[in-house]
Amino acid sequence: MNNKNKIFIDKLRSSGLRPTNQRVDISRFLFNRKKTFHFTVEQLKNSMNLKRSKKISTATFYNTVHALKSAGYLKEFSLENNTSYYDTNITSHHHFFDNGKVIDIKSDKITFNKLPEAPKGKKIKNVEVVIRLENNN
Amino acid sequence: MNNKNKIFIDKLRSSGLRPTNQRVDISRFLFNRKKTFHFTVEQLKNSMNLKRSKKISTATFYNTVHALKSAGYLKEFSLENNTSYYDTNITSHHHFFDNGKVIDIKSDKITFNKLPEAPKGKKIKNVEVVIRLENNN
DNA sequence: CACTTAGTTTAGAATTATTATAAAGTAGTT
DNA sequence: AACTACTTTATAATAATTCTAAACTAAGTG
Repeated sequence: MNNKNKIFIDKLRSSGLRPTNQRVDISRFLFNRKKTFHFTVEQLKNSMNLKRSKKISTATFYNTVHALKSAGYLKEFSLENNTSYYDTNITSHHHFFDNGKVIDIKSDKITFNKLPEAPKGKKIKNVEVVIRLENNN
Repeated sequence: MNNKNKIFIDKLRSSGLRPTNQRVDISRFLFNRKKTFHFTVEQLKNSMNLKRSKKISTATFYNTVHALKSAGYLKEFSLENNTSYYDTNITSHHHFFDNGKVIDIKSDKITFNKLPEAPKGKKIKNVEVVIRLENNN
């Protein structure tokens, strides 16, 4: 079972974090899934703590998520509600936004004909497309 | 001068707002310019109130900006710092993000080869591209 | 033009997301 | 087993935004 957790522990260690129980639980919760996971820290905290007798503190959620994000294991993005969202899919990809709901779009589903040059002295770090949806009436 | 303010007053009226002095001043400040203006409510408040003896309250800035945005005279967008930014350029366009700085990209500078279909029951409202920049080293 | 009313402004309180703090606890080395 | 640096936690602090209620004003009415 230590073996089973190795992958989650490794992510923590390479993010500069000691693999404490709380952190390993968070890492497992985030990365032990087949499908991409989109979440806010508040949502993560609620869904994990709901099932636990010993709750993990808010600060630990924030710290852990930040470190994982800085190490590149999570991707941050923002909607128009002043809350940070995180995505376990760190490969370059795009999003549908539908009333606060987020759906991944695989990178190869969007290709460009024309892209602008970066201003002098700068280079392009990444290109992200957001497709906003509305209901068919 | 009432005539001169007509355009700013009309934007307020068609946003469902009575053209009070405060609101007309805000509307003029926002729209009486040649170039696109990007701002947060806090920035708007500071730059306008700096020059005034009679300050406009925070709530009035928020109310006015919201109404103008809902009426479609302002466009809202978010960076990764949990603050709402607004853009007086409401035409479909894209952005460079460079360390918190925002630069407009004209719509025709980006064209697509391929775009995904909207999920069933949905249609595409708009497509926005963000190109993140970093320094050349 | 005075009157009335619904909409507005404002200061300040409340809320939400997030970050900081400092005391008590624990991982990992010696 | 002991030590030390890193963690956890509850709580306070901060920042952006929204709410509230009392004082104020635009604009329609007679």
